[in-house]
Amino acid sequence: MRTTKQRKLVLEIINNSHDHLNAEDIYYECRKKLPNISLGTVYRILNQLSERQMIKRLKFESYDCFDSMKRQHSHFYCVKCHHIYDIFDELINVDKIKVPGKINDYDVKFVGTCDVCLNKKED
Amino acid sequence: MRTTKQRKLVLEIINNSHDHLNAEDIYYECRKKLPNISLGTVYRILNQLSERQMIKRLKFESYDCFDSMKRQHSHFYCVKCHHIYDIFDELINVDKIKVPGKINDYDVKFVGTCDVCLNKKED
DNA sequence: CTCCTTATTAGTAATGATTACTAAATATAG
DNA sequence: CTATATTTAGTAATCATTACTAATAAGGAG
Repeated sequence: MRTTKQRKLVLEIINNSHDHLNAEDIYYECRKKLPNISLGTVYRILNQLSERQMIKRLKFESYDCFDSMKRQHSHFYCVKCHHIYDIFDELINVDKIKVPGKINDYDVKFVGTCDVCLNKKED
Repeated sequence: MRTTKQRKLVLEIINNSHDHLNAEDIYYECRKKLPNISLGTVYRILNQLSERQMIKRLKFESYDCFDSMKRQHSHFYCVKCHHIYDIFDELINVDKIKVPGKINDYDVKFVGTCDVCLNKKED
């Protein structure tokens, strides 16, 4: 895998973001520094980086989001406001899980209604 | 929500299946009994049922799969053969998890290479 | 440093899963 | 049984993602 300015930029954007960016978000961020980068390039880089486990692909809505690999965490998705909250509690001891194979990665996702939206409803 | 033969059939198919069927799979199953059912109807019913938490929507590949609600379980996805294994160990005590809201549902997904594919590789 | 090979890119077209739309059909409350 | 609102089949449209191609650029060998 060659070091290109496009790939470095995509990785940098993901590693420096605390949000859950999708391909389009990352594309627009990229264009601030590389105005000619193409969306296809962003998609290809995202695929390469997640295959090599340099970033994490998340499936929440109709599109995929991407997270840095910095720290394992879970997610709580609010069905009302569609916000994704990071949950940093250690939930699973992966070494103890018995699966019929070798685990590369795992993902814990909670779905529900966040406190902000619950409070709105009670008005 | 009215009781229609289409909706009853979709729910029945999901509840009686041990696989992880996608919309197209369910559509073809449906057509065995209702040859005129349309794919759009299947999609609409799948959305209604999962919104009402009568079935569970799973996001693994480029398309969504659907599971019955019968028994909470996790999944192990093999990146080589794309098979989805059910994991029935209790991994998480949901009551103890602190999230900023009310949890309706959760999902634990492991990704890696299954034993079958690991053994193939070693030949 | 220069050349050469091969990966990568920008731009665009194509794909595939899902949703939107509409007139006709059907469930169910009264 | 009748009226009304929901649901349906069939089709067109949408949206995220992938495929394709000629041009560009990374980086190893000389």
